[in-house]
Amino acid sequence: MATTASNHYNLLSSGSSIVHAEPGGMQQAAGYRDAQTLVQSDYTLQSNGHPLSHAHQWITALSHGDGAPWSTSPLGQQDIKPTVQPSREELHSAGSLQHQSRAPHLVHPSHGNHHGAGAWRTTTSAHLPSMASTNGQGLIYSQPSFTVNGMINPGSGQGMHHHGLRDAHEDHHGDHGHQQQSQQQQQQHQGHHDHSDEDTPTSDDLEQFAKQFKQRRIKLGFTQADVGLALGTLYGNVFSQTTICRFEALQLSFKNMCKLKPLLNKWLEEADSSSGSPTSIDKIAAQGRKRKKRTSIEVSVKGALESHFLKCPKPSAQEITSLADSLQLEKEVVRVWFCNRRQKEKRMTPPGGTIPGAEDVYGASRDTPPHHGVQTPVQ
DNA sequence: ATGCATGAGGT
DNA sequence: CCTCATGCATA
Repeated sequence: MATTASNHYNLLSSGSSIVHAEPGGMQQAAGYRDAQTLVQSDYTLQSNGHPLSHAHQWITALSHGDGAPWSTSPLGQQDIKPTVQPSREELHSAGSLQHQSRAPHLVHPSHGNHHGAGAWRTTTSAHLPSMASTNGQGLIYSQPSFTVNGMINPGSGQGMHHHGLRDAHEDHHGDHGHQQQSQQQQQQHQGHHDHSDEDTPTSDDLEQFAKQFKQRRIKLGFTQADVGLALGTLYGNVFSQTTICRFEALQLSFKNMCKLKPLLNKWLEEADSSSGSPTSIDKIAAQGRKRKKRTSIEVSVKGALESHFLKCPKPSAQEITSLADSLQLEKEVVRVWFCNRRQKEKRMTPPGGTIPGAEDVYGASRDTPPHHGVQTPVQ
């Protein structure tokens, strides 16, 4: 049985042991505020309105018949941040909302049916498995040494250069629905650009960028969490370690990747030009939101869910109910599980060796680190 | 690094 | 209720 047999949302049990001290003292568990004090949910601090509506993204099918073979990762370190940044509170109200680059809006999946198409980069991009040598493009400025601790703020904190956003496509809803080539099209109509940002990047671009980003980030001594915070102070959009991590691992949807790339790219410029992080931390205040304790689903139960998922990725409410009943789980848990499962299918990162340097067929021994052209401490 | 969760927005 | 973007809490 899971740890949470009952579906009670813990209201004030925040004082438990959920807070684990972080080496850098960064992510702290947000104390749950009393519901009585502020009943309102100020949770939506960083509202990011998605302008897009029916921009269906690249379809993806991948009905693998297995569990989740791709999720295996050999590394599992905690992030140790070398930087002990002082917390400067700066009230930078991110009142200005920035546009968000729209997705390439590619193909529209043929309604619920099986998309037989394929992964995101299918054929066209035949990149060589040059994993070790990264890519010839962006050089890595190797910073010999930098005091990560006493970060100095070169004054470029937040008043520095800030270019406007270039991309401003229109969401064209309405005329979608006949495209079928999916992202392959975007790769074709380019052919004359090699800048990092601007335009909708190709899947390959994203892949390369993500890789490079990670490398440089590490070389600069920043953790994923650092970057997330920096983006917040720099542009008003805070992101968590999770998101940065997923970006690097290409575990976001294509559209999402496109949206984040420009931001991260800017951060890179900043970071590498000043090699110091003036980033002031500013976490969104503790959101008084009782979050349901994470339900741990037993492996056996997961297996059952997997099976059902293979049979029917989108069970009806009724089915979910009965399934939940038979598995002795809350209906909501099951529903969410399916939602998350579907999302997983849509993410980039082809399961298995499609990505360069990951042609792993190590049947059982996956202890061969497929990457690290530069011995990455992999935070 | 990832599993489960929340919420906005769209049907 | 779904999809999608995101993140807390955890393994």
